[in-house]
Amino acid sequence: MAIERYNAPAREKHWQAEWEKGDIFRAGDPAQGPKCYVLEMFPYPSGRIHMGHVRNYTMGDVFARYKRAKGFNVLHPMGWDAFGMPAENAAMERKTHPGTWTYANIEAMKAQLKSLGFALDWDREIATCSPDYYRHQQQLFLDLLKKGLAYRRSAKVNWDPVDMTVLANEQVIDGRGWRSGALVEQRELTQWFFKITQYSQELLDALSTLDKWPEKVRLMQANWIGRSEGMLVRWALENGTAPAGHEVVQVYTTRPDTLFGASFLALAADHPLAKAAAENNSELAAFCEECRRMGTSVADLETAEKKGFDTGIRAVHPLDAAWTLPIYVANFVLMDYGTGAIFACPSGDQRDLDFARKYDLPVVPVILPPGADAATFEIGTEAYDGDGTMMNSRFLDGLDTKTAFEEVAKRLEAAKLSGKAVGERKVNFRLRDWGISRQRYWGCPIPIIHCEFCGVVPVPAKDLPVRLPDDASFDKPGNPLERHPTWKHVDCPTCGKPARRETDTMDTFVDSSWYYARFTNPHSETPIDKQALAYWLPVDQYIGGIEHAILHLLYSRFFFRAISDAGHSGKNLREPFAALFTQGMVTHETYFQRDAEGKPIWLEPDMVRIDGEGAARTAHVIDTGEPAQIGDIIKMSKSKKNIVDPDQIIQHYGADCARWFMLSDSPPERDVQWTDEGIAAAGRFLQRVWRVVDVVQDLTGGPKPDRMAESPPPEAAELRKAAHRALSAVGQNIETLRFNVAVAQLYDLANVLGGAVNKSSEYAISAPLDHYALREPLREATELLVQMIAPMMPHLAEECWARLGYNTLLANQPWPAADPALLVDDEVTVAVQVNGKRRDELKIVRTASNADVEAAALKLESVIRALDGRKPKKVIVVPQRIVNVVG
RNA sequence: GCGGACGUGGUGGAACCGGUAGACACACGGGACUUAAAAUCCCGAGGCUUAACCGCCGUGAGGGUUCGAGUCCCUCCGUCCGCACCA
Repeated sequence: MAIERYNAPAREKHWQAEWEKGDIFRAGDPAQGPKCYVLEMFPYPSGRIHMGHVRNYTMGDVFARYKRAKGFNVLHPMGWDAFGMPAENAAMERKTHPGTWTYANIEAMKAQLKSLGFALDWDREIATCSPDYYRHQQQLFLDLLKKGLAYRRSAKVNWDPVDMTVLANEQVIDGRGWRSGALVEQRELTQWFFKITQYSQELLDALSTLDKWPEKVRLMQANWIGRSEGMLVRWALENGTAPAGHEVVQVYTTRPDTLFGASFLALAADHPLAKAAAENNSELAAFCEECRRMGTSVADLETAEKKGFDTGIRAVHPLDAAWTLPIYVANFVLMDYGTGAIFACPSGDQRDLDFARKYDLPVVPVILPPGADAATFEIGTEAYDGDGTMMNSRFLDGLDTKTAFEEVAKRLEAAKLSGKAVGERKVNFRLRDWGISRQRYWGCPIPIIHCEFCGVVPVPAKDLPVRLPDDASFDKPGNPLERHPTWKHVDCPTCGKPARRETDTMDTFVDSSWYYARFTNPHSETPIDKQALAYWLPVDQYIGGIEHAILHLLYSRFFFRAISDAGHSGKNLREPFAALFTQGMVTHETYFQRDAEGKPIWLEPDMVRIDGEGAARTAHVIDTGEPAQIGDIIKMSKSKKNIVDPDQIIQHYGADCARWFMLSDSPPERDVQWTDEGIAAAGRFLQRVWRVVDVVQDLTGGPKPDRMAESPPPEAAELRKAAHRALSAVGQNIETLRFNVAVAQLYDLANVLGGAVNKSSEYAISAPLDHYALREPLREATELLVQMIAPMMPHLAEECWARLGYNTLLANQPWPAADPALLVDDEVTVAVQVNGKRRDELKIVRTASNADVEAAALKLESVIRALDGRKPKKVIVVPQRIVNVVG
């Protein structure tokens, strides 16, 4: 009988409609048993999904479908990270409203996601740009404000004078705005901040509890938080050298043990003492100005030469009143870290050393590295910042670094300078408060009113949400909210006098810092439904890209704590994501030609024909026949044109095929390379499963035979074992997100099954009784295979399930249980080594004693030959694994 | 510069806790079916040597621990990623 090819695109629509009809992916009520919250990082609605989305959401979907089959009440929601710059850019370019553009994109992408057959609870869909969402965010902001976790202060920002907007650091390229190309300025603006630093220690400490997070992410966060233990040291300024009113300068140091190696102090250009000194010194003022301008370009910073300017002020050494040191303003000292002032020990710090050499300042070695000779040790061009033995340090000489630290700390804590201790121990963090103000339209309005008389007034809860005006104009750069004719004018809620609205909107990372909590009940009238949250949180498996390792994930960890402390959680829970998985990217080979100037012109994969293999591969442009170059295999990106459109793949091969390929071959945390061969192989497998199911149905669907074989053929037992082993292994591998291994095991089972099907067809003619004896195992293995592929290729699995005669949805079937009796063999194969080298293998009953195994091994001809007449000295037997004869 | 990860056939990768390296897939070669092709099915395959068996070599390089190392330790090389004047 001729079998029709499985028509994936047509049947997939059918099954999607069936699932929808049954509403089967709606998350159950909290009463319904053990829960499992599966979440993938929600997408920005750019307009079309890309292969990265397909991979990310397929992984989550497999996990969610599997957990559902295992009996969990699964929450698997989807939403849209819908605020942000691209919508405003689109508005500028296409003269559409950001909202119109965004919602059209959402509709298009939603249709794409549906065409992939994801088991999502669409009833919980969230778009962060919807007033239904952002009004709650405004409420949360006000609650944080009340708690003192949100505040306003003046801060330096990257300002693009052409676009008239603040730029994030990553939007400043070589000191210029990424869009306008204008030289970016540092501007002092009053900005809103969240007090993430209040949680520095907790965020750091709690990392150790996140044992289901990748070590890499935890390490990156720990480095980002950047805890250091040191001292604040107060230095007296020498009389007559300092500007009036300045008597002390405070520095932060992690190495008070090196105080006797100090040769100068250095201030940031923005340090108050530097500013004061610059008032009467125009050269110094000019130098400070130069330092300020430098701040923006990352590339400049890397290569910038260490520069300084002597203020003429001198500081008194805290351990020797007779010793004074010069104070410089230096371009490498940051106002944002520590106190904006340092003492420099050139022998122990490379920057200080470079600086000292340039300005001819003393370099005194104070730490002798282990093994070095004190008589000859000197500092050349490299500072020594390791531990060792103190030298040239008076009362510290001979102590080790740590003891010296303690000794100095003790003395400085006891010493007094104008009534206060000279030194105090201080833990410092690199993490800074989170600036959330953005001078943009398409974001969540900050619900604040500025009143000339009452100051900063929160918008009363009853007036929320503060809605974005629909009639803003996007024809000019700058903040549309700021120049809107009426929106910002509002009466003060306290005194009723004319006042103005805050025109800044929130950073979009605020939106994504709590969406996972909102998903637990997105229809709640309060920002968070405490009961729903208590049941569903934490997220049991969170999946997303490594690029969010710090920002999004750290902000979320902070924000969840902050809103919990503001009374929104009601559950003793600090971490929102119990398990995190970071998936790799989808890559593709690139192709290009060079233009007259040698710049690459990228070519779409479809435009190129590849011939040959290995190093001899060549590429040609199909239309013109011109030769082209084969470039690197890199992340799919529009600019390199190495993209493959999921829609086209779905139309051609079907969603299941795309899903299967995205799970195959590469470990999920690593990059996967898209190849035409790979997707074709997935397509072949899909058809093969369909054919096998079809044949098995024909072979086994008929009436029961009246006679069976007395002893079934060997294929029967082998097939049963293979099926149950796969069942056990595939379940575990899905559980641990090792999808590529699960896929390989399913291929394996399909191979065994295919062999058995062929045998059965043969027996049907030559040995009918054997044919009948294979019927039950064939059917069992086939059904198990179909059930196991269901999380990965859910449409095909439904189709097969129906073909096998069932009229129920496979998506509603429980995950089958493996028969433990079939997971162990009666007979095992044991490798036989002689002197650690494999020489043979031995089939023996599983329960054989070590002595039996040893005896059997020593009888093997291969062993006797390898021993070459020597007597075995020792025999090591690892039961059921290996026997090693040492001789 | 600092921190981290990784290095296995022609390719992607597998190998539980130190116990048969190369599962599975791609690419390749051979065969069956076909007038032919596609599709499908079967078979082969790490390298060297061999007619074949045998044998030798083999997880980036070198050394070590062990009866036994892809796996553990040390040194080096290479690739990738993160952070980067953090005092």
